[in-house]
Amino acid sequence: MNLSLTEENYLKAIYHLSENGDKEVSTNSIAEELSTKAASVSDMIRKLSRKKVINYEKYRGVQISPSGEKIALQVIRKHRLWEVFLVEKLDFNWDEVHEVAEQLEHIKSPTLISRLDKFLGYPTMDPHGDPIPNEHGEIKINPQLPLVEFNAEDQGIVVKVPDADPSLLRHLDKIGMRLGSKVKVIERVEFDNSVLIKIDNSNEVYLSGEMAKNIMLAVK
Amino acid sequence: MNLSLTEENYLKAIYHLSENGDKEVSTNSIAEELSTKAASVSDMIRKLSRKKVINYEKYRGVQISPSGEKIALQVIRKHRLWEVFLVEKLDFNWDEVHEVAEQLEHIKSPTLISRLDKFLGYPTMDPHGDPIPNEHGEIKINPQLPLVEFNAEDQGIVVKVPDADPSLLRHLDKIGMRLGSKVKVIERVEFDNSVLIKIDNSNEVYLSGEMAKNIMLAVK
DNA sequence: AATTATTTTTAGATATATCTAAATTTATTT
DNA sequence: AAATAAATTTAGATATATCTAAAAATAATT
Repeated sequence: MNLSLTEENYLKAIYHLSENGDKEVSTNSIAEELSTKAASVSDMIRKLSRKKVINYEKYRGVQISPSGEKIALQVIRKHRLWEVFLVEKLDFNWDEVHEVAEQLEHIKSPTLISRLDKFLGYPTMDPHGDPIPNEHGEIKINPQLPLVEFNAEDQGIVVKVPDADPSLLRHLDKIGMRLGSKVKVIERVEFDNSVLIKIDNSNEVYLSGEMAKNIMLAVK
Repeated sequence: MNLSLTEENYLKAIYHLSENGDKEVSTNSIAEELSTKAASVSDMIRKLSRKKVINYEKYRGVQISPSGEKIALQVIRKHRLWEVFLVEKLDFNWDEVHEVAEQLEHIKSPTLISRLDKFLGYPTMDPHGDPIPNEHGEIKINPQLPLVEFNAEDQGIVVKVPDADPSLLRHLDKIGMRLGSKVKVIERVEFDNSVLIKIDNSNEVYLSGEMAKNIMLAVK
């Protein structure tokens, strides 16, 4: 099935909206997600329904179909693999990749993505800690743990930091840790639960147990 | 100036057509280059003319403008950098890259290309031997001669093969000829302009005049 | 120079994706 | 249950990019 860029974006939006919460997705919520108007959504979902990638009854909302979900997952797979590429190979920051990946995810090539996947070492997680679907569209959700529970040699990607505490955020910024940073534990200090970590394969820093308690990381 | 994918492709076509031969480009030649109809070209060149990226007088053909040339060269730069990436990093064969690069060249990002350039080590030539324009759109051209014009004993290095013809590229790959290959003419057959050549000091192969016409070599 | 052929342009259609405004259906209040 | 509010759909327009067929301009030939 060859969908247009726009159709792919609608499917992706519908997939994301049905992911968290109900399976039935409303016209308005799609419109909001895509920054467009409900009338445009009405037109498009009629079209997607004809193509059998969603199930749709007038005034009754939309549900993604198995074939639609498969397509959505492939687009998401491409998006996240490109994000890994941009961060790992081209030194993009975590917060700069989204817009570019939004474009790259629509590149159509039977071989490009499998080779990119191989080139990147078959990553299972994107720079935001989100799981990367495999070529069959299967997702393995990566568990999230606070840094304080890590042992030596464990590594993960920073996915969550309490945003209510400026002094913590300032410190993390100073030591070069941000969302998306790859963190590897070098050493655990039993006495006070502090940890020696390596951030993004470069600088080594000590963090107190109190800080380590507040930093969530996604692990494989 | 933000041009659509289609507008960029028109500019690129006009640039390529004015590159080899006259500066004035005809409506029909553009239509042929883009596998579209003259009527569509007429519409589009009026639009490009309004945007000042080409100079155009009704019934008098088209000339690319300085700002248009700048845009075309940036698209070409992106195309060729992506080709280098596909071949060098993702192990694509040089006959597989064109179609994908045609898509990748339209990705819009202020930083993506400069970082890709750096990642690739600032290459000056794509996998077909075509020069890669620098960020200012400057090109350094290599002196080139088609194989068909070689005489016995002449030798050179393969620097360019048309990247739009997979069947030719596949054949050359099969006989072990690639960019950088050293080619020496053993014998010229006057009858049909075919040549017996020695590739990289090892295998001897006959090539038709038609093929020899399309293979450019650098000579000392 | 007049005729014919070729090239180019215009006129009018089609398909995609979008919008506003109006109509319709469903949901919520009173 | 009727009235009101909210959500959704339809009708009709607009913009892009394309096409065929016809008209107009230019080029080539007699």
